[in-house]
Amino acid sequence: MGVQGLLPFVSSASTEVSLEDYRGQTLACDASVWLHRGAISCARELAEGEPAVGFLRFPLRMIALLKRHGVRPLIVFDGGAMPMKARVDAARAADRESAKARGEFNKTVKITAAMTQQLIERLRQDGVEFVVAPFEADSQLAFLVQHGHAAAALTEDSDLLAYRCPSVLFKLSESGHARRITFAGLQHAQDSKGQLLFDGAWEGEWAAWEGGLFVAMCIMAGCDYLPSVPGVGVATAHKALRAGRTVERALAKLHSKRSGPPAPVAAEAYLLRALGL
DNA sequence: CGCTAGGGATACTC
DNA sequence: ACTCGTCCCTAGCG
Repeated sequence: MGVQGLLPFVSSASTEVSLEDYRGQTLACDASVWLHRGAISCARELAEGEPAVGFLRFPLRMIALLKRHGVRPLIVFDGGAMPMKARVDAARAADRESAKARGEFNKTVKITAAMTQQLIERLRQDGVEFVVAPFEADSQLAFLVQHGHAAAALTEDSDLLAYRCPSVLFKLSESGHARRITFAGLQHAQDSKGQLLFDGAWEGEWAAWEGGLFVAMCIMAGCDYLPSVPGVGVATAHKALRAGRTVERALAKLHSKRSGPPAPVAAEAYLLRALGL
């Protein structure tokens, strides 16, 4: 899920925070992760089509955790499926089928609209606010924070950074602590040698990353919408973009060093289009 | 030596 | 008929 390896790559820009820091404020919460983890507790029942409500326990406990710290939860649900992700969705469905055949029910877990409806009913009863995103929750979460409807997004999905969400909370623990990464804070992210990743190599470098290079790095490293370039991860994409300073030159650099199967040129066309270039 | 990608173990109850 | 896993470790690549 998300961009593989992105969070470790920028982990130096993360800080430990407590839910207490958000007392009296709103957090936009990604419901899908909570539902997925909750569904593990009744994976077999769900796989066999038996009635089950155990999957509600985990998300409700997380909401209670937020309330205990005086935080106002705004739960965000996924909406419609993205046509561009049809290929990935089909592959995941096939994986679930084979897992079911092997009896590995934990890997067959899929959150259905009916399950989402059950949680929504509980939220209505409990007076917990929620919204259903038009498509994926990711971009809706980023929107809510960007427009001041929430102080931060609470999720496990690194895509929130690709969507330039101003403030994201990852890895919330039962103790109420989490790792926070702000988009502006990425300016100070550094590698293992203490060198800045997105600033200082040339005049106005951070503005370039902020303006589009960071999103390009995420896409080049592999996303759910496009076939990825084999052998290119976050680090390689970062190096190419920093050396080339533009998406076009970075892609050219990757080409010159590549060997093996031909590069998916269609992916590059989509990339440039997605970036408005 | 850094990096990518894949395999294995693992998730959930309060 | 219905919606996304992730961490750790390492082989094997450049």
